[in-house]
Amino acid sequence: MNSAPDLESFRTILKNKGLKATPQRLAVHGAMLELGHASADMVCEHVLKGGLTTITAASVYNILAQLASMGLYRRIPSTDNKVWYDVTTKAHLHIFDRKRDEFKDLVDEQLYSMVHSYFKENPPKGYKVEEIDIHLVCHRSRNSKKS
Amino acid sequence: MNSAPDLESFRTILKNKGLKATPQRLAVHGAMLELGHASADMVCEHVLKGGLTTITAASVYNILAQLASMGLYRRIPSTDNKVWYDVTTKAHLHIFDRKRDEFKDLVDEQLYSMVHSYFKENPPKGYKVEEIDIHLVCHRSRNSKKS
DNA sequence: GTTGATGCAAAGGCTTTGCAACTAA
DNA sequence: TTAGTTGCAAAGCCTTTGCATCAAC
Repeated sequence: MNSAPDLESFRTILKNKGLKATPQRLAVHGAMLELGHASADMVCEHVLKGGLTTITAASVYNILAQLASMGLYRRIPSTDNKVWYDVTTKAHLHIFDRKRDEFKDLVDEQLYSMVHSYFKENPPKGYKVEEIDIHLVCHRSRNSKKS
Repeated sequence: MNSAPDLESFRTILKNKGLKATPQRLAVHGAMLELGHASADMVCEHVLKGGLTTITAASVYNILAQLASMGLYRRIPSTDNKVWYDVTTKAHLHIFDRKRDEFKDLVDEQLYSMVHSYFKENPPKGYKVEEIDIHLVCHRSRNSKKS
Protein backbone atom coordinates (compact mmCIF):
# COMPACT_ATOMS: atom_id res chain seq x y z
CA MET A 1 0.00 0.00 0.00
CA ASN A 2 3.00 2.28 -0.35
CA SER A 3 2.89 4.90 -3.07
CA ALA A 4 5.60 5.69 -5.57
CA PRO A 5 8.59 7.58 -4.15
CA ASP A 6 9.23 11.07 -5.51
CA LEU A 7 12.64 11.93 -6.88
CA GLU A 8 13.99 13.02 -3.52
CA SER A 9 12.93 9.81 -1.77
CA PHE A 10 14.26 7.92 -4.75
CA ARG A 11 17.72 9.40 -4.14
CA THR A 12 17.51 8.22 -0.56
CA ILE A 13 16.47 4.74 -1.60
CA LEU A 14 19.40 4.51 -3.99
CA LYS A 15 21.79 5.70 -1.32
CA ASN A 16 20.49 3.16 1.18
CA LYS A 17 21.00 0.38 -1.33
CA GLY A 18 24.50 1.59 -2.16
CA LEU A 19 23.53 2.53 -5.70
CA LYS A 20 24.68 5.66 -7.48
CA ALA A 21 22.25 8.43 -8.25
CA THR A 22 23.11 8.73 -11.90
CA PRO A 23 21.30 11.16 -14.22
CA GLN A 24 20.06 8.15 -16.17
CA ARG A 25 18.46 6.48 -13.18
CA LEU A 26 16.91 9.73 -12.02
CA ALA A 27 15.55 10.41 -15.49
CA VAL A 28 14.09 6.94 -15.78
CA HIS A 29 12.36 7.19 -12.45
CA GLY A 30 11.15 10.68 -13.29
CA ALA A 31 9.65 9.32 -16.49
CA MET A 32 7.96 6.48 -14.64
CA LEU A 33 6.48 8.93 -12.15
CA GLU A 34 5.02 10.95 -14.99
CA LEU A 35 3.92 8.05 -17.13
CA GLY A 36 2.57 5.77 -14.42
CA HIS A 37 3.19 2.69 -16.46
CA ALA A 38 5.20 2.32 -19.56
CA SER A 39 7.14 0.01 -21.78
CA ALA A 40 10.88 0.46 -22.05
CA ASP A 41 10.68 2.24 -25.37
CA MET A 42 8.17 4.72 -23.98
CA VAL A 43 10.48 5.51 -21.10
CA CYS A 44 13.38 5.92 -23.49
CA GLU A 45 11.47 8.31 -25.69
CA HIS A 46 10.18 10.29 -22.73
CA VAL A 47 13.64 10.65 -21.25
CA LEU A 48 15.13 11.82 -24.52
CA LYS A 49 12.34 14.35 -24.94
CA GLY A 50 13.08 15.52 -21.41
CA GLY A 51 16.47 16.70 -22.52
CA LEU A 52 18.85 14.01 -21.33
CA THR A 53 20.77 13.11 -24.44
CA THR A 54 23.19 10.63 -22.94
CA ILE A 55 21.05 7.58 -22.52
CA THR A 56 20.60 4.47 -24.58
CA ALA A 57 17.87 1.91 -24.89
CA ALA A 58 20.05 -0.75 -23.29
CA SER A 59 20.51 1.37 -20.18
CA VAL A 60 16.80 2.01 -19.92
CA TYR A 61 16.10 -1.70 -20.13
CA ASN A 62 18.71 -2.48 -17.52
CA ILE A 63 17.66 0.29 -15.17
CA LEU A 64 14.00 -0.65 -15.34
CA ALA A 65 14.78 -4.29 -14.72
CA GLN A 66 16.96 -3.46 -11.78
CA LEU A 67 14.52 -1.10 -10.15
CA ALA A 68 11.77 -3.64 -10.66
CA SER A 69 13.84 -6.35 -8.99
CA MET A 70 14.25 -3.97 -6.05
CA GLY A 71 10.49 -3.83 -5.77
CA LEU A 72 10.10 -0.26 -6.95
CA TYR A 73 8.14 -1.26 -10.02
CA ARG A 74 5.95 -4.16 -10.90
CA ARG A 75 6.06 -5.98 -14.20
CA ILE A 76 2.58 -6.07 -15.59
CA PRO A 77 1.19 -8.71 -17.91
CA SER A 78 0.38 -7.59 -21.41
CA THR A 79 -0.51 -9.07 -24.75
CA ASP A 80 1.87 -7.08 -26.91
CA ASN A 81 5.12 -8.92 -26.27
CA LYS A 82 6.69 -6.01 -24.49
CA VAL A 83 7.87 -5.57 -20.97
CA TRP A 84 5.57 -3.17 -19.16
CA TYR A 85 6.38 -1.67 -15.81
CA ASP A 86 4.09 -0.08 -13.34
CA VAL A 87 5.30 2.51 -10.88
CA THR A 88 2.27 2.12 -8.67
CA THR A 89 2.71 -0.67 -6.22
CA LYS A 90 -0.62 0.16 -4.73
CA ALA A 91 -3.30 -2.29 -5.79
CA HIS A 92 -5.28 -1.14 -8.79
CA LEU A 93 -6.79 -2.30 -12.04
CA HIS A 94 -5.35 -2.07 -15.48
CA ILE A 95 -7.65 -1.04 -18.23
CA PHE A 96 -6.28 -1.85 -21.61
CA ASP A 97 -7.81 0.45 -24.17
CA ARG A 98 -7.99 -1.53 -27.37
CA LYS A 99 -8.47 1.46 -29.63
CA ARG A 100 -5.59 3.46 -28.29
CA ASP A 101 -3.39 0.52 -27.41
CA GLU A 102 -2.53 1.84 -23.98
CA PHE A 103 -3.00 1.13 -20.32
CA LYS A 104 -4.99 3.19 -17.93
CA ASP A 105 -5.28 2.82 -14.21
CA LEU A 106 -8.37 2.43 -12.21
CA VAL A 107 -7.77 2.62 -8.51
CA ASP A 108 -10.73 0.90 -6.99
CA GLU A 109 -10.26 0.17 -3.33
CA GLN A 110 -13.64 -1.42 -2.97
CA LEU A 111 -13.18 -4.00 -5.71
CA TYR A 112 -9.67 -4.70 -4.60
CA SER A 113 -10.50 -5.35 -1.00
CA MET A 114 -13.36 -7.50 -2.21
CA VAL A 115 -11.13 -9.68 -4.36
CA HIS A 116 -8.40 -9.67 -1.77
CA SER A 117 -10.62 -10.90 1.01
CA TYR A 118 -12.10 -13.45 -1.34
CA PHE A 119 -8.68 -15.03 -1.84
CA LYS A 120 -8.08 -14.89 1.87
CA GLU A 121 -11.18 -16.94 2.47
CA ASN A 122 -10.83 -19.11 -0.62
CA PRO A 123 -7.15 -19.50 -1.33
CA PRO A 124 -6.30 -21.36 -4.57
CA LYS A 125 -5.34 -24.85 -3.47
CA GLY A 126 -1.60 -25.26 -3.27
CA TYR A 127 -0.68 -21.67 -4.02
CA LYS A 128 0.28 -18.61 -2.10
CA VAL A 129 -0.96 -15.51 -3.89
CA GLU A 130 1.69 -12.84 -4.31
CA GLU A 131 0.13 -10.44 -6.73
CA ILE A 132 -3.29 -9.88 -8.14
CA ASP A 133 -3.74 -8.25 -11.50
CA ILE A 134 -7.16 -7.47 -12.77
CA HIS A 135 -6.79 -6.68 -16.41
CA LEU A 136 -9.73 -5.33 -18.34
CA VAL A 137 -9.81 -5.22 -22.08
CA CYS A 138 -12.11 -2.39 -23.05
CA HIS A 139 -13.50 -0.31 -25.82
CA ARG A 140 -14.17 3.33 -25.22
CA SER A 141 -17.87 3.76 -24.75
CA ARG A 142 -19.67 6.06 -27.13
CA ASN A 143 -20.14 9.09 -24.93
CA SER A 144 -16.72 9.13 -23.36
CA LYS A 145 -14.67 12.27 -23.66
CA LYS A 146 -11.75 11.96 -26.00
CA SER A 147 -8.46 13.55 -24.95
CA MET B 1 -19.95 -18.92 -21.95
CA ASN B 2 -19.34 -21.32 -24.84
CA SER B 3 -16.82 -24.05 -24.24
CA ALA B 4 -14.03 -25.10 -26.55
CA PRO B 5 -15.15 -27.02 -29.64
CA ASP B 6 -13.94 -30.59 -29.97
CA LEU B 7 -12.18 -31.68 -33.13
CA GLU B 8 -15.40 -32.62 -34.88
CA SER B 9 -17.05 -29.29 -34.19
CA PHE B 10 -13.81 -27.64 -35.16
CA ARG B 11 -14.04 -29.21 -38.62
CA THR B 12 -17.53 -27.83 -38.95
CA ILE B 13 -16.43 -24.37 -37.89
CA LEU B 14 -13.66 -24.41 -40.46
CA LYS B 15 -16.04 -25.54 -43.16
CA ASN B 16 -18.53 -22.82 -42.31
CA LYS B 17 -15.81 -20.21 -42.57
CA GLY B 18 -14.59 -21.62 -45.87
CA LEU B 19 -11.29 -22.72 -44.39
CA LYS B 20 -9.57 -25.98 -45.16
CA ALA B 21 -9.29 -28.70 -42.55
CA THR B 22 -5.57 -29.23 -42.91
CA PRO B 23 -3.68 -31.68 -40.71
CA GLN B 24 -1.74 -28.75 -39.31
CA ARG B 25 -4.81 -26.86 -38.21
CA LEU B 26 -6.38 -29.96 -36.72
CA ALA B 27 -3.17 -30.77 -34.87
CA VAL B 28 -2.87 -27.26 -33.50
CA HIS B 29 -6.41 -27.26 -32.24
CA GLY B 30 -5.96 -30.73 -30.82
CA ALA B 31 -2.93 -29.49 -28.93
CA MET B 32 -4.82 -26.49 -27.62
CA LEU B 33 -7.62 -28.73 -26.40
CA GLU B 34 -5.14 -30.83 -24.49
CA LEU B 35 -2.98 -28.01 -23.21
CA GLY B 36 -5.69 -25.53 -22.33
CA HIS B 37 -3.41 -22.59 -22.76
CA ALA B 38 -0.05 -22.49 -24.33
CA SER B 39 2.54 -20.40 -26.03
CA ALA B 40 3.28 -21.03 -29.67
CA ASP B 41 6.44 -22.98 -28.96
CA MET B 42 4.57 -25.26 -26.57
CA VAL B 43 1.98 -25.99 -29.23
CA CYS B 44 4.71 -26.65 -31.76
CA GLU B 45 6.49 -29.08 -29.48
CA HIS B 46 3.27 -30.83 -28.55
CA VAL B 47 2.24 -31.26 -32.16
CA LEU B 48 5.62 -32.67 -33.14
CA LYS B 49 5.50 -35.09 -30.23
CA GLY B 50 2.05 -36.10 -31.41
CA GLY B 51 3.52 -37.48 -34.57
CA LEU B 52 2.82 -34.83 -37.17
CA THR B 53 6.21 -34.20 -38.68
CA THR B 54 5.20 -31.77 -41.36
CA ILE B 55 4.67 -28.60 -39.42
CA THR B 56 6.85 -25.61 -38.77
CA ALA B 57 6.94 -22.95 -36.12
CA ALA B 58 5.83 -20.30 -38.60
CA SER B 59 2.70 -22.25 -39.42
CA VAL B 60 1.89 -22.71 -35.77
CA TYR B 61 2.22 -18.99 -35.16
CA ASN B 62 0.06 -18.18 -38.14
CA ILE B 63 -2.57 -20.76 -37.34
CA LEU B 64 -2.85 -19.68 -33.73
CA ALA B 65 -3.14 -16.04 -34.72
CA GLN B 66 -5.80 -16.81 -37.27
CA LEU B 67 -7.88 -18.96 -34.99
CA ALA B 68 -7.62 -16.33 -32.28
CA SER B 69 -8.80 -13.63 -34.65
CA MET B 70 -11.80 -15.85 -35.38
CA GLY B 71 -12.60 -15.81 -31.68
CA LEU B 72 -11.71 -19.42 -31.00
CA TYR B 73 -8.89 -18.52 -28.66
CA ARG B 74 -8.13 -15.59 -26.49
CA ARG B 75 -4.75 -13.96 -26.23
CA ILE B 76 -3.83 -13.82 -22.59
CA PRO B 77 -1.61 -11.21 -20.99
CA SER B 78 1.69 -12.44 -19.66
CA THR B 79 4.94 -11.06 -18.39
CA ASP B 80 7.29 -13.27 -20.35
CA ASN B 81 7.20 -11.59 -23.76
CA LYS B 82 5.51 -14.50 -25.41
CA VAL B 83 2.18 -14.84 -27.07
CA TRP B 84 -0.07 -17.00 -24.95
CA TYR B 85 -3.35 -18.35 -26.18
CA ASP B 86 -6.20 -19.70 -24.16
CA VAL B 87 -8.66 -22.20 -25.59
CA THR B 88 -11.19 -21.58 -22.87
CA THR B 89 -13.39 -18.66 -23.69
CA LYS B 90 -15.29 -19.31 -20.52
CA ALA B 91 -14.38 -16.86 -17.77
CA HIS B 92 -11.72 -18.13 -15.41
CA LEU B 93 -8.62 -17.08 -13.53
CA HIS B 94 -5.05 -17.50 -14.56
CA ILE B 95 -2.60 -18.54 -11.95
CA PHE B 96 0.93 -17.90 -12.98
CA ASP B 97 3.25 -20.21 -11.12
CA ARG B 98 6.48 -18.33 -10.67
CA LYS B 99 8.56 -21.37 -9.83
CA ARG B 100 7.43 -23.45 -12.75
CA ASP B 101 6.91 -20.60 -15.14
CA GLU B 102 3.54 -21.81 -16.30
CA PHE B 103 -0.11 -20.97 -16.25
CA LYS B 104 -2.80 -22.85 -14.46
CA ASP B 105 -6.50 -22.33 -14.61
CA LEU B 106 -8.81 -21.75 -11.76
CA VAL B 107 -12.41 -21.86 -12.78
CA ASP B 108 -14.15 -20.01 -10.01
CA GLU B 109 -17.69 -19.17 -10.89
CA GLN B 110 -18.35 -17.48 -7.61
CA LEU B 111 -15.51 -15.00 -7.87
CA TYR B 112 -16.20 -14.39 -11.48
CA SER B 113 -19.84 -13.58 -11.07
CA MET B 114 -18.87 -11.39 -8.15
CA VAL B 115 -16.42 -9.35 -10.21
CA HIS B 116 -18.73 -9.37 -13.18
CA SER B 117 -21.67 -7.98 -11.30
CA TYR B 118 -19.40 -5.45 -9.67
CA PHE B 119 -18.49 -4.02 -13.06
CA LYS B 120 -22.11 -4.06 -14.04
CA GLU B 121 -22.96 -1.87 -11.08
CA ASN B 122 -19.77 0.17 -11.19
CA PRO B 123 -18.67 0.41 -14.79
CA PRO B 124 -15.31 2.12 -15.37
CA LYS B 125 -16.14 5.61 -16.55
CA GLY B 126 -15.92 5.90 -20.32
CA TYR B 127 -15.21 2.26 -21.02
CA LYS B 128 -17.13 -0.76 -22.08
CA VAL B 129 -15.61 -3.88 -20.58
CA GLU B 130 -14.99 -6.65 -23.09
CA GLU B 131 -12.85 -9.08 -21.21
CA ILE B 132 -11.82 -9.55 -17.64
CA ASP B 133 -8.58 -11.27 -16.79
CA ILE B 134 -7.71 -11.96 -13.23
CA HIS B 135 -4.09 -12.89 -13.17
CA LEU B 136 -2.53 -14.20 -10.01
CA VAL B 137 1.18 -14.43 -9.53
CA CYS B 138 1.81 -17.21 -7.06
CA HIS B 139 4.35 -19.33 -5.32
CA ARG B 140 3.58 -22.91 -4.58
CA SER B 141 2.73 -23.20 -0.95
CA ARG B 142 4.83 -25.54 1.14
CA ASN B 143 2.48 -28.45 1.47
CA SER B 144 1.26 -28.58 -2.08
CA LYS B 145 1.66 -31.79 -3.98
CA LYS B 146 4.27 -31.69 -6.63
CA SER B 147 3.54 -33.36 -9.94
C1' DG C 1 41.12 6.69 -6.87
C1' DT C 2 37.47 2.98 -6.71
C1' DT C 3 33.66 0.92 -7.69
C1' DG C 4 29.99 0.65 -10.11
C1' DA C 5 27.15 2.37 -14.22
C1' DT C 6 26.67 3.48 -18.92
C1' DG C 7 27.23 3.28 -24.06
C1' DC C 8 27.94 0.68 -27.83
C1' DA C 9 27.51 -3.06 -30.65
C1' DA C 10 26.48 -7.54 -31.18
C1' DA C 11 23.86 -11.49 -30.18
C1' DG C 12 19.66 -13.77 -28.73
C1' DG C 13 14.79 -15.09 -28.70
C1' DC C 14 10.22 -14.76 -30.28
C1' DT C 15 7.34 -13.48 -34.03
C1' DT C 16 6.08 -12.06 -38.68
C1' DT C 17 6.43 -11.97 -43.67
C1' DG C 18 7.17 -13.10 -48.76
C1' DC C 19 7.19 -16.36 -52.00
C1' DA C 20 7.35 -20.78 -54.14
C1' DA C 21 5.59 -25.38 -53.60
C1' DC C 22 1.94 -27.98 -52.25
C1' DT C 23 -2.76 -29.85 -51.17
C1' DA C 24 -7.69 -30.04 -49.59
C1' DA C 25 -11.89 -29.39 -51.73
C1' DT D 1 -8.47 -27.34 -61.14
C1' DT D 2 -7.77 -23.70 -58.02
C1' DA D 3 -7.99 -21.13 -54.11
C1' DG D 4 -6.11 -21.39 -50.05
C1' DT D 5 -2.26 -23.20 -46.97
C1' DT D 6 2.19 -24.57 -45.64
C1' DG D 7 7.37 -24.64 -45.47
C1' DC D 8 11.34 -22.28 -45.72
C1' DA D 9 14.29 -18.67 -45.03
C1' DA D 10 14.90 -14.16 -44.07
C1' DA D 11 13.81 -10.13 -41.77
C1' DG D 12 11.90 -7.53 -37.81
C1' DC D 13 11.33 -6.25 -33.29
C1' DC D 14 12.21 -6.23 -28.47
C1' DT D 15 15.43 -7.46 -25.09
C1' DT D 16 19.77 -9.00 -23.09
C1' DT D 17 24.77 -9.28 -22.72
C1' DG D 18 29.95 -8.35 -22.81
C1' DC D 19 33.31 -5.22 -22.53
C1' DA D 20 35.65 -0.88 -22.68
C1' DT D 21 34.82 3.71 -21.15
C1' DC D 22 33.17 6.89 -18.03
C1' DA D 23 31.34 9.09 -13.82
C1' DA D 24 29.39 9.27 -8.98
C1' DC D 25 31.04 8.77 -4.68
